Amino acid sequence: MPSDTHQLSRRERQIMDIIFAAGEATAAEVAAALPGEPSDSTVRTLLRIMEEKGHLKHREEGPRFVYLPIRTRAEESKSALKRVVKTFFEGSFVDAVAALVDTADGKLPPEDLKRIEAIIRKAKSQ
Amino acid sequence: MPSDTHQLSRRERQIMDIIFAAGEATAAEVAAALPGEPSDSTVRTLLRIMEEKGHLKHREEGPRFVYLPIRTRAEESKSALKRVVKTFFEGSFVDAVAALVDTADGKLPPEDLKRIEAIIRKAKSQ
DNA sequence: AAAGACATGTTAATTTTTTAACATTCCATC
DNA sequence: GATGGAATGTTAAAAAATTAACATGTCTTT
Repeated sequence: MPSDTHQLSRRERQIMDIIFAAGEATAAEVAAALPGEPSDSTVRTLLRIMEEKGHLKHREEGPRFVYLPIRTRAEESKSALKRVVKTFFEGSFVDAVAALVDTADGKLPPEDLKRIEAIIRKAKSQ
Repeated sequence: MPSDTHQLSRRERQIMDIIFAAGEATAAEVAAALPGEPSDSTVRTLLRIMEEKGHLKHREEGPRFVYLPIRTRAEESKSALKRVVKTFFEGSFVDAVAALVDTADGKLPPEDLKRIEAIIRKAKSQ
């Protein structure tokens, strides 16, 4: 558990979520997405601190910074899923999948269900 | 998004995770599970505050308090999964399931795979 | 019923997080 | 190249989270 999201402060977590969901984001975009309407200045300070801490990096795009996560979305999603499985499903992947399907609430297109079946078949053959 | 886990402070989140994973827990158990070895006193203070805030409740078991979540595991797991799907998979349940299977890393027993197939079949028939 | 072990309740200090004012720098355009 | 707009950097105050000492209460056992 190297750099678990659970070490982050509340704001930091919110910001990481926004940036992961968007892929990358400017300070203004992050500020717009955060609850409580913090000022731009506030958000930029947070972003700079988070960069220092090694959670984010940025590239310059014209006059502004575009922030992106250090860890990849794939890595992060994996550890997020692991946490959910461990915390809420007693480590049972199956139960987690069932809940996931249930969450979709009958709104999973047949196409998607087929894809899941294919994924399972592939897993079986290993 | 009524009472999302992302409103919690870091310690509060860690504590909620511990209690959800265990179902319920005493102050001593929570203290033992928390990183950084906080004192019992510290943990009990946090638990009391979290109860005031409406995250936890407790029952008395002989001489000690046993804390449990206000929201059910089912509710909480659902919203946790939703967050993961939204944040890391652009809302795609299928991709999340695929990642989940992938996370298990070939260690899903055939039995489990069958159960997942059954879940999918059931979803299809709706 | 006294003593010890083990809880909880109260309170306050410390640390961290969160906030934003203010200064500065960088572009684009006139 | 001067001006205005929009970005970043610096700094410090305010709020919140975190910590734990100390006091108090309650069983259990002698």
